[in-house]
Amino acid sequence: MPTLTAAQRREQARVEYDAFIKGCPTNQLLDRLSDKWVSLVVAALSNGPMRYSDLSRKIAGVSPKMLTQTLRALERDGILTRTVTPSVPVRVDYALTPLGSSLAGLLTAVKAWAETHIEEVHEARERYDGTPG
Amino acid sequence: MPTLTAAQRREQARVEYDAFIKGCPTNQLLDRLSDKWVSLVVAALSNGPMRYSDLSRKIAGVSPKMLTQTLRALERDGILTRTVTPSVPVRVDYALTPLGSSLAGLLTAVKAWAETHIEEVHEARERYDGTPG
DNA sequence: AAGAGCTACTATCCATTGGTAAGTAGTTAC
DNA sequence: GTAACTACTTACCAATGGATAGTAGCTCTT
Repeated sequence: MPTLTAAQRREQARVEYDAFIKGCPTNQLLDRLSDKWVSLVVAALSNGPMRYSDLSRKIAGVSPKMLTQTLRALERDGILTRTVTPSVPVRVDYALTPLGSSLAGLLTAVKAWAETHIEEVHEARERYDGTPG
Repeated sequence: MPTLTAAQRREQARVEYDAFIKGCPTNQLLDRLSDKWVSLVVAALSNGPMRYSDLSRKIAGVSPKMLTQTLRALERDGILTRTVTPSVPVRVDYALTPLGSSLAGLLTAVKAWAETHIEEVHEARERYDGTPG
């Protein structure tokens, strides 16, 4: 019988770990999450499960190597599930786990921020590049 | 006299751009934001301005090269400001702009997610690695 | 029945990136 | 005079990431 609820244990974990510290496991996890392909894969799956070929079409520019690598890493981390249907040809579906869904909201927010504020960033770059010195 | 408010223009921008598409400027911006050092620098500055040496102490493990590189890129993108005080020795302060502050909430949320859910990720990894085949 | 095409990858090569470590400049404290 | 503080810059090398090509098993076309 646990003395703490799951929520309490998570809160305690957040206090004990500090992603600012090198070597802290959360530092490595943040590194994993801070990846363009991770953001795009998780954002793509937030609307529902997708097949490998669907993902490679949706995420324009991802190579099969990086897509597989990203999917395997996220599967290992419990963020998504990989389901093989032995039809002909074989069919592989990827879907977010509840853990993955809790992350998806955050990563899609970052993606949406980029899409919303890109013009402001462009203006800032022009100001910066135009400044002599 | 603009026919659209700033908020309307931002919303339109979000619809016109799609970070899933390679070559789209937002795809490159997402790549920039999806960086461990960017997350940590922006999270560190979300509590107020910091000096270069403060940041390098707070963000354990960052090399001067990567810290300067990250700070310069974020300054160019209008996410933070760099203020030199010609004291002796010289003092350089970094602070988030309003644009940077709007991003900070999102990136600190991702950092907090990593700190909160690290144990679940570890358990998932053990399950995955323990599974034969 | 020969060849193209579909699926989901795997493998190889090379340019770019990122990390490590050392160097720089200007001043001050000991 | 030399060690220390500030905020960097530079050089080097290993690792990562991206482009491209190959694989396996089956089906559909001609």
